[in-house]
Amino acid sequence: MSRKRFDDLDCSLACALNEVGDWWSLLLIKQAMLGTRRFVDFQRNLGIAKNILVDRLCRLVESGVLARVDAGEHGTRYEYRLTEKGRDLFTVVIALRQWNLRWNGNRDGMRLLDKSSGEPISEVAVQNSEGEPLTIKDVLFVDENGQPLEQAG
Amino acid sequence: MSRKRFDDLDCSLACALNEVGDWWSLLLIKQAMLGTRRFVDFQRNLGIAKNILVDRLCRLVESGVLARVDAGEHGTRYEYRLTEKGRDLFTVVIALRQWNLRWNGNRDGMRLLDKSSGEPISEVAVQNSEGEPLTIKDVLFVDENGQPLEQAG
DNA sequence: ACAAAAGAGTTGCAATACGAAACCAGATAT
DNA sequence: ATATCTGGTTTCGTATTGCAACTCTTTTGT
Repeated sequence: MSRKRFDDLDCSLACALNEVGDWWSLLLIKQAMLGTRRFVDFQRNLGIAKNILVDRLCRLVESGVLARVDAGEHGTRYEYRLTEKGRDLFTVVIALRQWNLRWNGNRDGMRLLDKSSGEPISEVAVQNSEGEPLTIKDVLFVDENGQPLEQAG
Repeated sequence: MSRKRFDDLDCSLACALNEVGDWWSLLLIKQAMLGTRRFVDFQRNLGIAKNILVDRLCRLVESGVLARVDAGEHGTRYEYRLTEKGRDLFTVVIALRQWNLRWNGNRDGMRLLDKSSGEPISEVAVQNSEGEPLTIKDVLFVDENGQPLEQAG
């Protein structure tokens, strides 16, 4: 039976996962962020099967994360480029990456630097309006009326 | 053939996705962050099939994101609680959620407030050491020797 | 005390998704 | 003209998913 979809779950996280929550999508996006644009290069860099790659690229184009642009004059070369929506996943990709670095150590040797200062970027964190980091214990989940969310279970 | 695993990909993102990159894991974690602890409650709140739920909970316990603790004195009731590692996924969950809010609008009416000030939390972002937000264009990817990463394609 | 329900899983089955490799058509290179 | 590259599509066998039914132990209701 088909994978369960989350559109109807009325949950922002679920909707996000519907668009980029499968095994390959975020890797494709990260690869695109590193500069990969061509079908064959995605394939070579990630070792993904072609049929799956076609499917994922189409999905991501449909949801507006990637744009398929004609590259080359004869209509058989294309580039898949990140849109603004796709580039905006930067935070998510980096947050996941940093989480893995913290808990599982560094697998790739890659580091990220602030281009203008040359210094490492800082750790992504949830912050209050003053820029102080917040853990889950510091936040309150409320509904649209400002009522604290009581957990059904 | 089995789903392709990313352990060998030498990529932190890939490793992270190996642990929490499937359709259900992050939803389970978010639900746990909202306070759900019991098997039946995960099932009811998410509508996940029991066999899949068993599988996912086991995986997450194995990778140290959840801990299975005996609740009830007779050894047949359990609670699945976030570990420190699991709680540390807060940033990732919120980043994904905010991304979806920005691009697809608000589906649930939920809002997050700083418990101590009552104000909304700010948007998660990649920042430099001064706390200024960085987009992907502001950062440089370098290898362990500090050499800029040239993209193979 | 006894029956009924809940909690935490298992098991079996059908539908689907995935991965590998073969195949294909238009453009390019030799 | 022949071979190769690109961006796919097709086929086929395996893996994963979802659903429903079933278990076994503990709790709850009367």
